[in-house]
Amino acid sequence: MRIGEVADQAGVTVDTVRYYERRGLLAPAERRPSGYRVFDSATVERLDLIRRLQELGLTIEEIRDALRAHDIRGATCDSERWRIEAVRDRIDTKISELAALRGRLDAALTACGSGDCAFAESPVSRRKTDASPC
Amino acid sequence: MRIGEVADQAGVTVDTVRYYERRGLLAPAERRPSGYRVFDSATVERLDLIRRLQELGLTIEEIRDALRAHDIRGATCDSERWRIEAVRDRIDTKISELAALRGRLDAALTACGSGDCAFAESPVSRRKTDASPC
DNA sequence: GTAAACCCTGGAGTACGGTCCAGAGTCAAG
DNA sequence: CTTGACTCTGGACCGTACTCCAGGGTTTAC
Repeated sequence: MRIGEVADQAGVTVDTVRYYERRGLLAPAERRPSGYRVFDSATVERLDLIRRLQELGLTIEEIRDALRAHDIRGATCDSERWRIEAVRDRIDTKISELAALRGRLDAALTACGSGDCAFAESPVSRRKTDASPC
Repeated sequence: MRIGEVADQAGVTVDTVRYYERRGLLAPAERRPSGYRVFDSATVERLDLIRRLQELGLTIEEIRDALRAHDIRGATCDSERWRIEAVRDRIDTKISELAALRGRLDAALTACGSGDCAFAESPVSRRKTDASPC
């Protein structure tokens, strides 16, 4: 298979396949004498696996590390579980941050209703500057 | 005031002040004959306002637009409320996405416990390829 | 044999909000 | 008058995951 076919079957672009190779997610492909890369169907499955790990929120680098562990076969479910847990913790942190931001936005909207607009100058100076649109 | 002082008082770097000027959050500063920018204390307040709008999750571009509305004085609390609501909707969308991702991660961890590891090849091929670490 | 479709490389560009740099000029204190 | 701290500009750089490009060479079908 050439790069276009493997990309089509995996539902990615040829640029993405080359990018993954550069980033170490795919081993350097074999080449024809012309320089064309040659792939087999295992690469399609590997691209599928990459996609699934991406959908779990792993970064390219994390996927690369996970795939390396996968390739060298020391990996078991227990030994790799922490990778998923690390992503989960990161997501939890991000959700907490966004929830806090969400709370601030609600507070701002409430304040807006009571004339204490977010677009006003700072509370202390507002009285004297009179620069607020509210 | 020169740029260093205004930056210090607002708690940002001089680079940031120049960046905001370039992006249109601050009007082009007046200059001394030497080319040095000259600011007054209103700029410190404006930088404070920018910081508060950033803490509400507005992008630089949104802040620029909000400040323009603020500057030309057509702006009222009611007329600007939608800007905050737009940010809130964006945050809500992002939270939903992350919550869905969180669900997938939990499912992956559960599956991991029952031998259906995320690092396995695709379900269909897993049986024959035997490439899973699990 | 020729045209279309494919592939190669290296490098630049995208969005975001700055940060950092070189090389030059300016200002204030002693 | 010198020294050190400050400022100016234009442009490169950070991380992320690609995407796109020019300017070549290759393969395949007809």
